[in-house]
Parts: sequence; structure tokens; C-alpha cells
Amino acid sequence: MHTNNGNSVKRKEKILEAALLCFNEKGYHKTSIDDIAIKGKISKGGIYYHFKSKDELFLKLFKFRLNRYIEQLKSYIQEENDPEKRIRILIQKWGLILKENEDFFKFCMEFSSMGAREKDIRKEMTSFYKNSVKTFSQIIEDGISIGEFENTDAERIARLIYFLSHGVFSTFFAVDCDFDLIEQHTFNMETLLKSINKS
Amino acid sequence: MHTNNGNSVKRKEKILEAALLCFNEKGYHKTSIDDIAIKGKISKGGIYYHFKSKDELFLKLFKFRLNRYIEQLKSYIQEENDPEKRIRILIQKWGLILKENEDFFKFCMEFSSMGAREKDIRKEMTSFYKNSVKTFSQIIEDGISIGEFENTDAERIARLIYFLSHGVFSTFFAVDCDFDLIEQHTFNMETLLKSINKS
DNA sequence: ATCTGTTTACCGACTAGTCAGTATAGAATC
DNA sequence: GATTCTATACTGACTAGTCGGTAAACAGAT
Repeated sequence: MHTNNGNSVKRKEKILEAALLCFNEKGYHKTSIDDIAIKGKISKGGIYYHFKSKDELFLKLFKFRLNRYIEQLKSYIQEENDPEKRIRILIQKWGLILKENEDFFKFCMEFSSMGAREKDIRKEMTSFYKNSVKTFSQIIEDGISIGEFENTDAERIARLIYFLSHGVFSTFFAVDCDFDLIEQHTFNMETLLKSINKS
Repeated sequence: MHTNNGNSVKRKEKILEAALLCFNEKGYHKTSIDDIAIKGKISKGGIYYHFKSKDELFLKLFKFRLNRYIEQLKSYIQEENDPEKRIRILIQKWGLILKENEDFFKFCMEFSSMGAREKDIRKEMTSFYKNSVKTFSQIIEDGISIGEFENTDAERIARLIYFLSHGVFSTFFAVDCDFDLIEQHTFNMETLLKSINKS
């Protein structure tokens, strides 16, 4: 009747979880559907019943997890009105989410870099990027209009925040790094806030 | 007698160039040695005569081009002593190199993201990262000691610069972006300098 | 200057293996 | 008994790397 009953959803999530483990271990291209099947204790046919291709599985994994975190963040900032505090909440909570879901964000880095060539991935990444920038930008504009922040270009600052966050994370995974992720993230954001705050 | 005569070197560079084109078009995994052979107008055997594996070809391509740009940058800052001016030269020249070699840096983004899994790639990326941070860090410390910059943590700032630069570029390739690369890069760096400058 | 042997550079057919996706039969649940 | 889900065996396309062979350049000896 309906494919999305509780069991089906659970099964799908189980496959996505196994896929995440495999993609992180070997990367997208070196992970075979058989690898995922073994890790998830399901058969290859089972996977193809729930997902129509490896590509789709990859894309759905990204959407599925990211949505969760975005919803979380939205709920956090709804309770606060002051722009600077909202920014700080976003930054702090985002840091926590990063730290607690390193596995997923490692996967995200590969996903993101594939956006340079794969159209569907690029579309997802663009949507995430634009949303992030829009959210930050709005808060900063509010801060400017109530005189809390200096009158800078809100959108450029918003992009800057995105780049910093992305840059920290991709470096964190790509090199043998010499910094603490959360500490550096916090430092980056404090430095940035310092430059836009009226003090 | 000696394997690295002029012709051999030229041939190698021709293969590297063809490889860059292919990797950018399809990505590492979807590029076959045959693709590179066709693009470089050489045979498969010819490629394997010069490089012992696809991995090695990938790695050599990164090293070969990056070294060129690093040498360029080094020569630029040797002629200047003032820390702030040195930083500005690095930032500006780096921006130019990025703009003029977009093809190579697109390749770099894929290379970098593979550092999360491939040991040899990670080693190269780490070396580049540490070198960059060390260079910036040294200049900033000089600036602090002569009272030009505020007394902040030089290494953390140096990392921040690296993250920003990396973040801009990887976003630039991964999404349908709404900004001008050089303009945003310049804005990022100006914002950053503002926060460490004594004014 | 010719013959012989060696090295470099290159070619392309071939091997051995991988893997996404499919077909289909069977199990579980309603 | 129909629908939903799972397991297994299979196919066909693709590809990294190998290998036997060749052409040309060169060197030393005669």
C-alpha cells in the first residue's frame, strides 16, 4: 500500500547509517553497494528496493541528516531576539553539532567537493549555501539597523562566516591538524564579531 | 644515459597537462588512464613509462604546479620588510594566482578532499598547510613585536587566514555562487586585517 | 663507415578483476 | 493471495596495470 510505513523508514535509516560508515571509510567511489549491504546487514536487492541508485542514496543521506540539524538550529534561534545573541547562539550550537557529528561532516566534505562536477549535488549544496548566507545576512542586517553592528555589507560578512566554517572543517579532515576544532571555530567567530561589533 | 633529458621532461609535462584537463572534467575516479592518453595524444603504455601509477600521476601533478606558485610568492615577499605590507602582498598575489589558475585550484579542491582518506595526499596537504600557516604566523608575530598589530595569537590568526582562503575557493567551485571570487577574497582579508590592526 | 649491442621512449592488445544494476524466486505480513 | 520486502545469482560495461614488441639514437669496436 504505502511504502513509507514505520518499518520501511527504519530500514531506510539503517541503510543510510551503514552507507555513512562506508563512505567515510573508503570514500564514495571506492564504496560498493555490496560494502553497504554487508555493513547494514541487508542484501544488495534490499538496498535497491529502497533506493534506486547509488547516486540517490548518496544524495538522500545528505538531505536526511542535514535537515535534522537545520531544524535544530532554527528552533534554537527562535527563542531569542537580540541579533548579536542570535549570532552567538548559531555559532555555538553549530560548533556543538559539528563536534557531535564529525562522521556526518566528514561525509559532507566529500559531498561538497563533488558539487564541482555533479549537477544534483551542486544543487543541494547551493541551496544549503544560500540558506545559510540568507539566515546570517538577515540577522546581521537587523543588528545594523538597531545600531548593534557597524554598517558593513551584511551579505559579504554572512558569506565570510560560511567560508570560515567550511574552511575550518575541510582543513580539519584533509590534513594532520594541529588545532582543536571547537576552540579554533570559537576563536574565528570571536575575531570576526570583534570586527563588526560597535564597541 | 640520463632519463630526465629535455624531451622526457616536456613529455611528462604534456601528460600532466592532459591529466589536469581530464581530472577537472570528470574527477579523479571517473577519469581513466585511457582518457588521459587520448587527451595527451600519447599511448597508455607511454603514460606508464613516465608514471608508475594513476596515484603517482595525481600526486606529481599537485606537487609540480604548486611548487611553481609557492616559489613565485616567496620571491614577491622577499623584497618587502614591513609586516602589514608583506601580508597585503601575499593576499593580493595569492588572489591573482587563484584567479589565473582556476583550473589547477579546482583540481586542488578534489585533491584536498581526498586527503581525508589517502595517506600520501594527506601528507602533501599537511605540508602545504603547515608551511602556509608558518609563513603567515611569522609575519604576524613580526608585526606584533614592532607594535603594528594587536597582541593576538599569531598562529590562530594565521590559521584563520588559511581557512578563509580555502573556504572561499572550495565554495566557489562547489556551488552556483553569487559572488566575485577576487572581490570577496579581498573583502575577507580586509575585514580580517581590520580586526588585528592597531588603528 | 659499418657492424653490434644497449638504452630510451613509446605502443596497444590483453588480462584479471571490479561493480552498478537487474532478474527472479522466496519469505513475511496483512 | 496479494503486497511488501529480502536474498542470491548473474550480466555487461569498464578499467588499472602488464607485457611483448618496436623504432630510433647512440656508443664502442673493428
